[in-house]
Amino acid sequence: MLNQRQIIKDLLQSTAFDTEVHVKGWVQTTRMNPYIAFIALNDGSTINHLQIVADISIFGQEFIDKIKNTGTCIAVTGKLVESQGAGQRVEVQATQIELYGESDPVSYKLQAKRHSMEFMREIAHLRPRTRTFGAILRIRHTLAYAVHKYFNDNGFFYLHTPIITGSDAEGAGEMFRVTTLDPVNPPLTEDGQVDYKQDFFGKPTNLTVSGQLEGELGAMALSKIYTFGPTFRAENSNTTRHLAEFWMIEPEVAFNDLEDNMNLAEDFVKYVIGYAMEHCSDDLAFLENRLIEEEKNKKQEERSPMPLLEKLRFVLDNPFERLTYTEAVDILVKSKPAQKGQFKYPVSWGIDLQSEHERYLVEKHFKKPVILTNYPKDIKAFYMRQDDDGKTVRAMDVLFPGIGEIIGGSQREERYEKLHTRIKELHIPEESLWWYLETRQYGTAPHAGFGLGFERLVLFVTGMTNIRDVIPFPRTPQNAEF
RNA sequence: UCCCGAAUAGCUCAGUCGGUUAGAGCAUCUGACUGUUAAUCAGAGGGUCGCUGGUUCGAGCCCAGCUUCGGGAGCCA
Repeated sequence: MLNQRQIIKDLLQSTAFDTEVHVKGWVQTTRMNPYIAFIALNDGSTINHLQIVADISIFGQEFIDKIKNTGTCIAVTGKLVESQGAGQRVEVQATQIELYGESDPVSYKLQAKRHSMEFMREIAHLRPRTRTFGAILRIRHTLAYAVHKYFNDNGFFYLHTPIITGSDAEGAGEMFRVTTLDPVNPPLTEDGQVDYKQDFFGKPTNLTVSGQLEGELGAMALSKIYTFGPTFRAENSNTTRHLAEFWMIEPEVAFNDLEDNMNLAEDFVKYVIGYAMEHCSDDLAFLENRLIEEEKNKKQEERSPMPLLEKLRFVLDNPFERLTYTEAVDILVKSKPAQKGQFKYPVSWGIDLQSEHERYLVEKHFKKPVILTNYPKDIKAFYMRQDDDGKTVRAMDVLFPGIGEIIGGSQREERYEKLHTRIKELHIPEESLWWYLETRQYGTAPHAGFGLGFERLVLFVTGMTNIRDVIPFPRTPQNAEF
C-alpha cells in the first residue's frame, strides 16, 4: 500500500493539491497540543522538511507519543494540501501512519538542538541525519558527479589505478603496509629479516599514496585520462586539512604542457564549483546561514571576508592569479610581514614556501586563488620536467583561501636521459620503476597532470573548517571507528 | 611528531581565595494549551567533576604522569 513512496523534495515543489501521497522518512521535531500534532519529516532528498499534520483524535495520543520523537522512522499516507501555517507552502494531512522504527528520546544521542562538530564526530553513524551533514553529503555527491561529468564531457577516460601497490618510489609520504603474514610470527629469511617472498604478493606491498605514475601509463595510450579514488597516507598529521584516507582526482593528459595544465585545472575547478552552486542551492544557502550564525560569536577579524555563496561566485568570476615561484618569493621578500620580521620562517629563494607565506599571497596580497609555478627542482618530485635554467621544474600548486594547497601538479619529464639522471641523483631504486621508465623509451610524449584532494574541494565549497566533517567516516590517527 | 589549550549532568558551558549541600541554558520527563515553526508557559528528575598517583585537616580547583579531544606547526592533497 505504501510502496509508491514519493520524494519529499518533489512534494515540496508539487501543486497537486488534494491528491493522496505516500512519504517515508525520519521525524526531525514534533510540535503538538492535545488535539493536533505537527511533525517535521525528512527523507534526505532535500534539506527541507515536509510538515505532516496529524489529528490526534484519529491516531490516538498513545500512538502519537510513540512516533513524535526525533529520529523515529515512519511511513505516512495523506492528502497534500496548501499549508494553513506560515512556515511552509505545502503540508500533508495524514490519514494513515505506519511506524517503522521507534526512537527512545532519553537515549537517542541526536537531540533536537544544536550540537558541536566535535560531538557529531563521535556519533558519525547518526550525523548524516542532521541538516548540516545532509547538506554536506548531498554537496559532496554532487561535486563527485560533476567531476565525472566534466571529464567525460571533455573526452577523458576514467582509469582505475591500483589501490594496492608494490611500488614504494612514489615519494608522496608514509605508506600503510598491506600483508597477510602473521604479525606475531612472520616467516624470516636466513639473516633474520621478514621474508616477504612468502607474503601474499611475494613482495612488500602498500596502500597507494597516488595513482599518478599508473595514470601516466594510461595517458601514454588513451591521451586523456583521470583517476578518482581513495588514497592513503600513514603520516601522523593532526590538522584540519589532512586525512589518512582521502579521495584524490588525478587527470593526466598527453601533449599538454604546463600552460595547458593550468588551464585545465582552473577550468575544471570552476566547472565543478559552478555545478554545485547550480544544483545544491538550498543546501549551500543553509550552510551559508549556519556559518553566519556561527560567526556572530566571533570577533570581526576572525569572520569570513564574504558570505559562502559570494565567495564561490567570486572564485568563478575571476581568473586565478598566475606567477612563478621566483616572482612569489620577490613579493614575499618585499612584503610588510617580511620587512617587520613577522614571518616565523624567513623567505629566500630556494626554500619551500610555508603555510604563512602561501596564506599571505592568497589572502592578503592577491585576495583570490593563486597558481604558483616553476619551483626549485630540489624541493619537488623527481618526475617533474626540468626547465632550461637547470634550477627550476615545471611544477604548479593551486592555492585557495582558507585551504592552502588544493591542487599540486606538473608537466612531467618525458626525456629519458633527464629522468634517468634525476632518479639516480635522488637514489631512487630504479629497478622498481622500470615500467615507468619504459614509457620514456618507447614513444615518449610531453604530458602533464595534477592531483586534487577531493575533501579539500568539498571543504572549500561547503565552507566547513575541518576536513573530518566533509567525509562520512573520517580516518585519522587514533580514529578508525565506524 | 612538536607547541599551546581543554576534559564538570545526555549536549554546551559556569564554578570566586582550596572549605562542608557542585550550578545554568538546552535536551528529557510531568502538567497546561485547538495551527505549531528552535512553539510557548509551569514544575521535576538527572553528577564516580577523564584516569592514576601526590600535596593538604580538607581537592572539581594545586602538582606529576597518562589518555582523549581541540587549535596551530611540520608533512602534503
